[in-house]
Order: sequence, then C-alpha cells, then structure tokens
Amino acid sequence: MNHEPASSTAAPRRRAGRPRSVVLDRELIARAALKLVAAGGYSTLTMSALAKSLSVSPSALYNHVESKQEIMQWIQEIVMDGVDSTVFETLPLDEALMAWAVTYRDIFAGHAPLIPLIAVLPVSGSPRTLEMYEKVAAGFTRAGWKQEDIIPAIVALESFIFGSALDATAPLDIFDPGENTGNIPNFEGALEAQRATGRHSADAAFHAGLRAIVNGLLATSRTT
Amino acid sequence: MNHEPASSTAAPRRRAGRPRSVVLDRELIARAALKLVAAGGYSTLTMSALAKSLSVSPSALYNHVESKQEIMQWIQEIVMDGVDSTVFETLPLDEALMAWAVTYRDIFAGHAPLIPLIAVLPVSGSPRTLEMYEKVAAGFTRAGWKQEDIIPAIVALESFIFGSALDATAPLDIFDPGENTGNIPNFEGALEAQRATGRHSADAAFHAGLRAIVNGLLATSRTT
DNA sequence: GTTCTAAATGAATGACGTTCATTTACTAGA
DNA sequence: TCTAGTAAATGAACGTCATTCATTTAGAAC
Repeated sequence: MNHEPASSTAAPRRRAGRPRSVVLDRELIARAALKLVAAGGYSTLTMSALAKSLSVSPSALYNHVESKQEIMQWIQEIVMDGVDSTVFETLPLDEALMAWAVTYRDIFAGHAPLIPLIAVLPVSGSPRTLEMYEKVAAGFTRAGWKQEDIIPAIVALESFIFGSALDATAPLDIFDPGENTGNIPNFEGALEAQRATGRHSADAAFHAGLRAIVNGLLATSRTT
Repeated sequence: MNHEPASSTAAPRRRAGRPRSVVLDRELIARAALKLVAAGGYSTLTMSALAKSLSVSPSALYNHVESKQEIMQWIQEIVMDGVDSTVFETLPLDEALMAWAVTYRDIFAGHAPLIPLIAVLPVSGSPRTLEMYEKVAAGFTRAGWKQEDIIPAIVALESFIFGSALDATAPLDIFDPGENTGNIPNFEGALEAQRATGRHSADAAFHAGLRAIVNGLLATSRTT
C-alpha cells in the first residue's frame, strides 16, 4: 500500500488566478477533505467548509471537481490505500484473508458514509482498488481455486466486511429491548449471556463471522 | 409476519382541523411514504412530495412526526415485516437460516437507503424487529447453541445480509476494469471466468457466501 | 355559546450543492 | 514589449431540501 500522489489526470500546472499561494489540485483537495473528515466526521464535510479550509471560495472547487461525489471517491481511494493486501504474498490463503479483512473492516468503520457509495461504484475509477483486487485474486489463484469461483468469494467477503463496518458504528446498547420486554425470552437470554462475556457484540460477531465465512469458503472450494 | 396497523402510540382521534377528509396518523403517513418510494425510489421521498400525496402542506406532517428520519424508521418497520421468520418454526436451523437470509436480502435490496440507518438504530424502537430476533434466537436455542454465541451469530449474518443487499444494487459492469487493464492478470482471468458462467456476480456471491457462513457457523458452534 | 385543543396553514429560515457571468494574472507567441 | 489566450478564482445568484413558527380553523366538552 501507500502510493505516491498518483493523480491519474495530470495535475494542473500553475497558470494563473489571484495572488494565491497555491493552486488547487486533486491531491490538495482530497487531503483537505480527509483532514476535515478526520477532525469532525462526514457531517462537517461540506463544500463551503472544504473551500474555507483551502482559503478559497466554494465555487473555485468546481474548476477541479465535477461534484461532491467525486471528492468522496477521491477520499475512498486514499482510504482504500490503507488496506493491507500484501499479506497475500506472504501468508497462506486463509490467514491472509483473515488479516486482510480485519484491516479492511477497521479502516472503513471510520468511514461508514463511504460504504453505500463504494458498493455501487465502478472499480474502473479507482486503480488502487483494482490493484487490491489483483492481489486478492492472485492469492486465490495461488491456492488453486477455480477461476470462476474467485470473484464471488471476494464479493461475498467484501459484503460481509462492509456490513460489519457499518455495524461497528452502532451504539453499544443497540440491542437493548427497552420496554418491549416480556415476549422475547430467547433473545433476552442470548443478549444477557453475550453481555456477560464482556465483549463488544460487533467485534465478537465480526470475528466469529469472519472465521465462519473463510472456513466455509475454503471448505467448499473446488480447485482446478 | 404481517401485523395489524400496530401503532404503538395510540392513533390520534379525529379532533378538528380543516374540512379535511381524513386526519393524518402514523399508519397513513408511513403507507403514503412507502407508496412514494415504490413509485419513484427514495430520491423522490421528500417531505413536500409526501405532503402533496396526502393533500396536506409539508408543515402539517410535523404534527405527527419528529423528523424525516422517523418516517424512514416507520418504513423500515413495515419493510422488516415482510421478512419471513416463521421458517425457524418449521425447518432445521441451517435451512431456516438460508431461507430467512434470502428473503431478508431480497427485500432490503429494494430499500438500500434504509440500511445505513438500520445498522445503527436501537431495536427498542421497532417491536417487529424484536419479534424477528426472538424467532431467530429461538431457532438457535432449539438447535442447542450456547446462549452467548447466538447474538454474535445473528449479527454476523445480518452484516452479511446488509452488505449483500447493498451489493445487489450495484451496476452489472461494476468490475469492468476499463482502461486500467494490463497489470491485473489474475483479476481479469477470474472476472472473465465468472462472466462466462452467465450468473449475476452479486447473486453468485450472495449464495456462495451464505452457504459458507452458515456452514462455517454451524461447524464451529459449541453447544450447551 | 364559550372554551379548549388537535390539527392544518403558509410564510420564512437556514443549510446545502451547484451554476454562471465576470475578473484576475500568468504564459506563449508575435 | 505588446497582445491574445487561458486556467483559475470570485461572488452573487439558484433551486432543493428539511424544519420552525405564529396564526387560523373547526370539532368536542362543558
């Protein structure tokens, strides 16, 4: 992971404008947006706040960006770059999948608003995401998987990861039945027993689920 | 599934107003909202469109609703009611989980914008959701599961289901690498092989993943 | 008939994201 | 050195939202 600035479209060269100290470009905007998000969450990421943080007027951003969505995509690429997919080159498939999934979920738990976007976004716009897929696919191939089973396995894992990342942002007491108690003995019993373990239910669920899905996938995999 | 009107707070009785034909109430608003969504998707669900569909001014809605979010929660309850969780009373656990998960995903694939909401919403506000959890928990209990493992298993399954529902809304060609071809032989090979099967990759992934996670959970389950 | 009150009104507000005509100031070519 | 040409920034709009609020309306209760 961790690439250079990597602007797929050549960065605009200093040309003109006002007595500006710097000229906006993709990298600058994306970094500023990420900083804003890091400081105050996604609700503080507005075009005017972003512009202000760059000492520029909101409309100036539109010389470099088509829409706010595009900025979200830039952020997504940077964030995705934090996912460690080198593990597929060093670990056996099952361990690599587990390690990869853990970092993947942890990172996107802090960027939940990106998830509905990513799930629907063509990968063609994100070279780094493609690189990640390549490394994962290589891991499956090396383990002898049938080619046609690889994409579904990756997508299934990602679905679980994204769902778990969303879940990780839920409040701790999300399952508290409140006043609606009485008719739900099995659920309440399970809830109490889970509570007694002292574990975060989201974490317990993610790890149990991850083990299950990885084992399950490997158990049913047909090799070439 | 399928309950009566079920307004937890008593419905406001006809009291006064204008020469209105009907008085707004929770059920009426929720149904109108759902109808709007069914007709034009979530982007068409605005407070003024909703008000117009009820022949009322937007501000009138706020006599019955705290916020648009609350309307979304009402919709969520109705939608959740469509998930069939009676299967746990008739089928063995593994089959019941599969059947339940399939309807769960299919239904929420048509209501993706609800997912980020649900994942974070306290269940205390939704009696029907609690009822569903009770049925699922009962299924696990009946199969002899350790109580403390039940909640994590349910949460893991739900995470996978929600992630898959989001994924189901993605465009068919989401994985098309576009111009970024060349350095990704393993991924492209896997993609081509998957394409050749003629299956929707989202569907293939969901079914493969579901089988894997259910088998994996049952394989590692410790019973009482 | 007077009072009480739930409900509806419509005008106004304040965030947003986004557009556009206009201006600014650097660069390249004559 | 002068002159276009042009990337970039400006600020004043817009349109679309959700939401608020003072005011009005008209049944119900006594």
